[in-house]
Amino acid sequence: MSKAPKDNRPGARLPRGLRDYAGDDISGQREMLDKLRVVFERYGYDALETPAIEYTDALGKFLPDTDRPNAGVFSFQDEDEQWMSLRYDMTAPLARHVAENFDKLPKPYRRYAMGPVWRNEKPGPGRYRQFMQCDADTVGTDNVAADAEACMLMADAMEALGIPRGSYVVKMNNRKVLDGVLASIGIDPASEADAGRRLTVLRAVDKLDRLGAKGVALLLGPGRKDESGDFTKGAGLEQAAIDRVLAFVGASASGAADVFGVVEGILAGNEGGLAGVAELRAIDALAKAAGYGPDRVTFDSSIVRGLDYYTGPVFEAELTFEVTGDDGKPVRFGSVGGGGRYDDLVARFTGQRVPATGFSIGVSRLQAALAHLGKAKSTATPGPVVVLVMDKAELPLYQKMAQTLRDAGIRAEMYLGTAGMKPQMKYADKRGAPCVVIQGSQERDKGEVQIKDLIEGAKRSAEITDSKEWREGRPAQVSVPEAQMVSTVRAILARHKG
RNA sequence: GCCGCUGUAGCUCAGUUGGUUAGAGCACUAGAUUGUGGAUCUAGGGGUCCCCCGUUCGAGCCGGGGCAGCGGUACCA
Repeated sequence: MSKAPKDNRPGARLPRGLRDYAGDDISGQREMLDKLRVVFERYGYDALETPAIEYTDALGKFLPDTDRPNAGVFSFQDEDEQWMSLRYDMTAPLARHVAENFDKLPKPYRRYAMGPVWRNEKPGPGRYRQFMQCDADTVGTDNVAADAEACMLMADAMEALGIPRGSYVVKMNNRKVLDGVLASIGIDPASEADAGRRLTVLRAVDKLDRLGAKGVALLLGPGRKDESGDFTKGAGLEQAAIDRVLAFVGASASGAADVFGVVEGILAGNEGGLAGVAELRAIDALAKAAGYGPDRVTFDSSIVRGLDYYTGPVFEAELTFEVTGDDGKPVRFGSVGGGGRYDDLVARFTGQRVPATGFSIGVSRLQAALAHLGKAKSTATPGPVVVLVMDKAELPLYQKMAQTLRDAGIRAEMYLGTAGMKPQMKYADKRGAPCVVIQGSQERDKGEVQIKDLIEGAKRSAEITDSKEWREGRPAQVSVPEAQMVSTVRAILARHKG
């Protein structure tokens, strides 16, 4: 909807891909973050907050061979012409923080971070240009126990959010294994010349869940045409090479008893690849020893992750349940978090190799999934008790009533507008007020207040069709002495709780 | 970025082969009801028919070009 602003007034519109948060969105997210925080801290991770803005070169996001920042990040120039960018993830700022404070930090250094990140990409359904991310990383060790712990922590995080065991699974793989497979079909992972093809193959494999084996085979070979008629160029592999890649990718789904053994067979003696399998075996053993069976943490040879910088184990948390969407079609939420080992990020700053591993949870996506699971119980803050202003000359009295309720720990406010009684009732209704306090001169003379239960009243309204009866019958309304205002309101609140 | 679809009231949408003053439902405001949120009835406000150019006596409708939105795809740190 592009409305040209009248005259020269600015259009009151949100930039595309961004959104305002209110009510349920906020309370739901706050609750999720609180639960995640508890799990992270229980594992021993320390909180770290870094600014939203970093120097673009610290994020490592300059376009190759130019002095312009990469597309995909929101960037601007400072007065001194230095490029700055909004962070697009939590990992790059972590690498900067570690490099900058290397001597002070305990090694291994373990921290979690939560906050918004920004990506300058085309927004889609459920995809925004600002979203909440939640990361936990361990920096300064190449011990696979850190990778195992990341997987276990992800599983615990899912359960802490109320996702039952069996409705999610953490899948792991290893870049070293993938590279071993690539080497066996003539793509050298270390070679500059093969880098493009390597990425194309990895990205093709990453799409297995969406496109299926046939689609991936096309992408590995000549290329693929999508529904809209758009053509995607393939990796141009030969049939034998495609079969080999697919054999590996399908290994864990084949149901073989010893999947690791099958993969070792495919790797045909490739040393790096076999080392990768050994790491996966170790992670598997650690997870099992801690009680995390394959229903929670499992090897999946089709997991790739689109990222270039991963150097070892990679993992992905997936929701396995299906839900019926508004349009009646089944909706799969799929990946809600992922991560892996990245051993070269800090070296960009210090030259010193600092191994690290960690993962990231997409909070917004999980929140949508939880809503469908019915777990996002509507915990929106209930509306305030509204004290109606019946007599403008008596504002101090009404203000005092609101304050009395507040002192009793009840969310309350005096109506601050200037309209009459009917609009005040409408206002209270719109605010979701559980009840209103009414005191006109008649009640005041008797030292009483009227308290109207709006929730109960709404129920009664279904049975009342006569307007006069509705207005004059004063349903769900009681008159009590002023001294009983607090206890009466409390009783109404208690009645509607839960 | 590429491909496709769609742009009419705040929202969802009608709108005849091109023909007076562009409609409906919902929402909003007011009244019926001087101190009672709902329901009902009545009335009312609200439009650059996305923009520009063209064809025509005449364009919401036809043609061209833009822009925006949606969907797919690519990218996704």
